[in-house]
Amino acid sequence: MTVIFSKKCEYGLQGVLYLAAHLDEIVTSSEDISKALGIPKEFISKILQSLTESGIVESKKGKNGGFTLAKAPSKIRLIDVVAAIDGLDIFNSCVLGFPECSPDHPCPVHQQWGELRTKAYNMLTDETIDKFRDRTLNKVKAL
Amino acid sequence: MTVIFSKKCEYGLQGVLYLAAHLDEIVTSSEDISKALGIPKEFISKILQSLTESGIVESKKGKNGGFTLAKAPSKIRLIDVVAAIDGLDIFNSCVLGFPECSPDHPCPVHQQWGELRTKAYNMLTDETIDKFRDRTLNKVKAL
DNA sequence: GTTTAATCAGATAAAATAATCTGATTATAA
DNA sequence: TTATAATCAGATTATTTTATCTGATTAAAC
Repeated sequence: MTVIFSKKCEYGLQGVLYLAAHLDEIVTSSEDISKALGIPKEFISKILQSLTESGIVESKKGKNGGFTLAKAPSKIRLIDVVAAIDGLDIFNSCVLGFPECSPDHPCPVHQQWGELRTKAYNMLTDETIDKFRDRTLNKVKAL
Repeated sequence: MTVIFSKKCEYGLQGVLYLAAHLDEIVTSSEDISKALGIPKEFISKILQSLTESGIVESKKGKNGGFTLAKAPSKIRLIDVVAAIDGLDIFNSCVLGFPECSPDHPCPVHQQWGELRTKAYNMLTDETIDKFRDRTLNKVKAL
């Protein structure tokens, strides 16, 4: 049971945060990430591969290969990862599942949910992931 | 793609809101609900059956049978339906999927998400479904 | 060059969720 | 009492999501 993101997206976010907190290494192998975060190796590898296509992550093949960020962490926001994996539909869909939920045809909780949705969006958009470095390191250490 | 609730839960919420808005009829058949909301008949039927066990909905068998609310709509909150179908895990789980996310071991967005989560919970808890009658009727009319 | 250790790519498997089907039961109404 | 129309219950199917496997490719290190 996930909260709002798919497992893929959760793992993707964790992985990218992990990479951002380990930029001192040239690349990080999927095995290392897998062990540190408790995510199946092939799965996190596959997810990071797809983020490579999105231009968020970069991979280096061959021995001592692995993943790293494709751009400065100050250029990456959590919403970029969400957009690349789950897409942004959840920010345009009705929380009760009604079709065509809009100000013209609002669902019973349209107004209240709209405010929450905006705040959630802002939370994922406001800060870039370089700001999360310390908090990520602390969390990963405790896993 | 759902926002935060499962399809089952979305349909359950829609169904219960629909019943609350049609209390004038003795019972409402799953066929009527299915047509009004565009939900497969057997599926909404099955979901309302499970809500019967939870004590939120009541069913009447046989010809002219159907479903109605098991108690006054002023005694039913949206959160009751969510709790019965999806459970309340999403209000205790880490939005990034980290295990044991807590004030002691917070994930990078623990604080910000915590506030949103509380507001979402309150939104589902504050009002009882009798308050949604007009808004539901308006929405259903437009479907 | 050869070996080794990694990603890559695509197929496959497993699990969870969503949806449908079927037969039994129930209760109304003629 | 019989026909009808509905729910009920459980099995089955379909779809989506999550996870794993396998073989090919790549590049470093010896």
